[in-house]
Amino acid sequence: MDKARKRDFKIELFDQFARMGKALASGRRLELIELLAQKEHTVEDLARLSDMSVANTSQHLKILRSAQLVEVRRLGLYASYRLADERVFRLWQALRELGDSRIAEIDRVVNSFLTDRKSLKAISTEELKRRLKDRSVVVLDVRPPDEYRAGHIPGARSIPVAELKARLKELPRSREIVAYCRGPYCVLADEAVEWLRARGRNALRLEQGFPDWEAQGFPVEHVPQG
Amino acid sequence: MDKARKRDFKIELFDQFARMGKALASGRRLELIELLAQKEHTVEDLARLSDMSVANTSQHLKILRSAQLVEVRRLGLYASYRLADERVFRLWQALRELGDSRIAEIDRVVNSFLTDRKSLKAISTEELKRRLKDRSVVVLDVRPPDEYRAGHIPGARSIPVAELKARLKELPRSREIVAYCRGPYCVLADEAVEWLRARGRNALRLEQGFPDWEAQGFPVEHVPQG
DNA sequence: CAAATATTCAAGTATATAATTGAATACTAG
DNA sequence: CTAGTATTCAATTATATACTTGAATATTTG
Repeated sequence: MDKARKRDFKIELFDQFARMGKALASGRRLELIELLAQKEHTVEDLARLSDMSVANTSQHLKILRSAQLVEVRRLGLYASYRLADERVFRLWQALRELGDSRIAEIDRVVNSFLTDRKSLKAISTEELKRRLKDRSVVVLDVRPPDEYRAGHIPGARSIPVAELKARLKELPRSREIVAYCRGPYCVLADEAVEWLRARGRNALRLEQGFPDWEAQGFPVEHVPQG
Repeated sequence: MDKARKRDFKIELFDQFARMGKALASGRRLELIELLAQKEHTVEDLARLSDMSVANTSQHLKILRSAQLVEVRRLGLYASYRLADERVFRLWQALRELGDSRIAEIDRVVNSFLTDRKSLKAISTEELKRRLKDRSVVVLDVRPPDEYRAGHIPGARSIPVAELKARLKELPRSREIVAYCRGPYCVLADEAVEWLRARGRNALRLEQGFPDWEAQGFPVEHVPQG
């Protein structure tokens, strides 16, 4: 193979991989991946959850689809999107963890918005798995109920933050509460923990989210559809 | 935290991660990452190896640096770039492997340029590691000598493709030859294997490249500088 | 079949990016 | 200090992308 042909090959090949890179090159699309890591969603749902217009959401999904990162299937009137492969979440996880440890700006953004985060204790998925065995903790899933139904940590109770006030009595005073959410930057668990601690409960945060638990191969519980 | 503030947080946060995604959104930059996974290189070297102008190479490196994927240090007259973290290679590896298994276009490009690839036997890094023990194979590193010196599979011999003809006698007729290169799409190993097979040698290709071997935690040998 | 609704497409505007060229900067060696 | 060299910057052009708006398409339900 001559030099010019080698260069053409290289360019065509790396440009193909760059198509996937381009799909990761928008904050809006990364957010969609994070949402789809919880469960499959319709375009409408994704638009609502990501605060984007439906048309814009649809276009981002088209780009993710053309990069083969998500798949679509028709469910009646709706188009339902999901991650094409569990490795797509792992790719996002690798990006997230690299950024988390290396990009100072990320730390700055997190601390400027979640000012009390440093004072909230957090435990890892491994630690939680150990403590599930001796039943010393109550696990609290604060995501929307549909995401809980699609998969959650075994034994976790589903109480979205908005309902926490009304359903506080469901949580035993005697046990420590571990709240979790979509991922390490999901605000919902922070809010729940702060609120519970303000009421004298012993609450802490799971460092990562449900998809990280699942990707680690830890057991997952589902609510049968109905 | 009110809704508008939550949205601002989300947008700022995901946009930060997208900066890394943007760094992966160019075939030229992915190629630079692949080259830097072999060893650190100067801007000049990278420009030559990637067939780009020095100015253009420098600009791509600037983007990679601002995404914290590479680091630069001054070595006398030269600026020497290297991957900022071993996880950067793992990120590229995750992208590469996902694309390899999911994007049909990649298969098409590889097959249209490397028409005989399918007929060339290839073995995995694990398989090679096993076979190194019983000394049944000769390992051939066909990358440029500086990349070999910076790190190679233990016991491998360094013979760049261009020198293969002159140095054929260095390779024992009695043993199987496994040639490797920068990565699964590096053409050099294919060329060496084809050339050797045409001369009756029992040669095959290592499926992945040296950085994959290294990332797997397998032993690596270095040539002391001098 | 028609109305209703979810989704996608197409056009337009503003912004961002890639690569080229030539000038400016930073460092070394004499 | 000066000449020489590697690298980076700045300005430019061509191309690509994000988001909005309004129209078009596809599917279900009555």
